[in-house]
Amino acid sequence: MITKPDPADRYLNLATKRFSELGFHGVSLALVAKDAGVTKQAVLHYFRSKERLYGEVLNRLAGRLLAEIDAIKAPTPSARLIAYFEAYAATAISTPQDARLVVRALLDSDAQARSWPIRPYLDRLMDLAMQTPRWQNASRVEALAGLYQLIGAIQYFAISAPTLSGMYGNAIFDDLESALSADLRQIIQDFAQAH
Amino acid sequence: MITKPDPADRYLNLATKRFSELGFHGVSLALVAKDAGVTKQAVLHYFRSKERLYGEVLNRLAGRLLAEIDAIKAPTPSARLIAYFEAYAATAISTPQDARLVVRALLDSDAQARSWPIRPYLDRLMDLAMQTPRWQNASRVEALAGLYQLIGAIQYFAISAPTLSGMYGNAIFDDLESALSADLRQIIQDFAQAH
DNA sequence: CAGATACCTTACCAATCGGTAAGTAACTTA
DNA sequence: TAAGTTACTTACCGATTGGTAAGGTATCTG
Repeated sequence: MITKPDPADRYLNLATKRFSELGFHGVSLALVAKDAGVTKQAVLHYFRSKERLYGEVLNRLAGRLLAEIDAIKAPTPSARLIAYFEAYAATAISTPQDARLVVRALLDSDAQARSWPIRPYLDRLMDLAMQTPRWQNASRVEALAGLYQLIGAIQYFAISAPTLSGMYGNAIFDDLESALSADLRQIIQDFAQAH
Repeated sequence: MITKPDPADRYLNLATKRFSELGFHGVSLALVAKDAGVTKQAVLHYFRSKERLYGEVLNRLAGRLLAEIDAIKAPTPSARLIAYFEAYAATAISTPQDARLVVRALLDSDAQARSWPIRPYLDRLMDLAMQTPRWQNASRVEALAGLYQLIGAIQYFAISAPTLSGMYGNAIFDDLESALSADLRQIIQDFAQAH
């Protein structure tokens, strides 16, 4: 049985794709509506303004980020961190939609005072890190600093992929991607395990 | 003697600030003009379109990035890389305008097919890296992968600063910044020196 | 002093922006 | 079958968008 597709959900997914590509200011309600094959009033019917639509996109993003952590099953916190980050790096690089959305939200954060939905995600990862032998005697701030290097390196490469492949060509880009992926695996190991 | 301030230059600086804050789509010609205390036609007089204005902003950015590398004087390529990246990390975190501009340009790169002006910068850094004992027997792609982790970690933290200080408060943010700066110094050392 | 150049303004334009109001067609439920 | 409810559409709005055209004024140059 095919579950009836919720129109609001469909618009939200299309809006997520567009906001990721073009940013808040680059997307118009008419564009999202055109993607959906409806008028913009159909979209406004569910989300009363563009701001609310974007807010809901970010809320869903926050939910996905948390869910991706919780989906990882591994015996120890270290193993969970390693498994999570390896999965995260792979998906961020191959399908950078969410990574782009996160970075765009970071860039636009001080423009409008939006309630920032990435905090639970960072806090969850910090909790996990604090349970590992490597970090349990360190401060949360030190763990966050370590986390941030890792996330930063992954996200930055993820959002750079189109530029890099355009600049250097697909062949070189593929080599770069595998070289960087190998490096990232090493950094992830270093982060999650005692040294 | 005070050199006569070039109006075009002044508009360009104001536009750079705004594009960094709000992105291409978030900035209107009227806003830049308002910042300068003129009408938008004054701005259009020098840059015939918003696209060209933004293009010139990116060109200047590319020039600054290169100039900052060349401004570093140190006896060896390793020392130059270390000195450059330490200076770069400090300025990117304290005054993230250019970092934000780079990241915004990366995000928007596939939307419009713009000639990408960061390539000379990356190539220059790669040339420098290849002259160090650490990388001289490695491939350029491997060096680029290493570079990209470093740049990514720095830039990502730089653009996150407002969000992080807003989320965790200034006191914790200051601790985070010093912890991360210390980590970055270590990563920079590891990148530029044999291990 | 005549003319050119630099620098900017007013006036205007079609297109698009986010958003309101009102109505319609189809389906669901009492 | 009457009354909602769902999921839209058409019509419209004032404001803003990037951009064109034409002109004005001050300064510099021959």
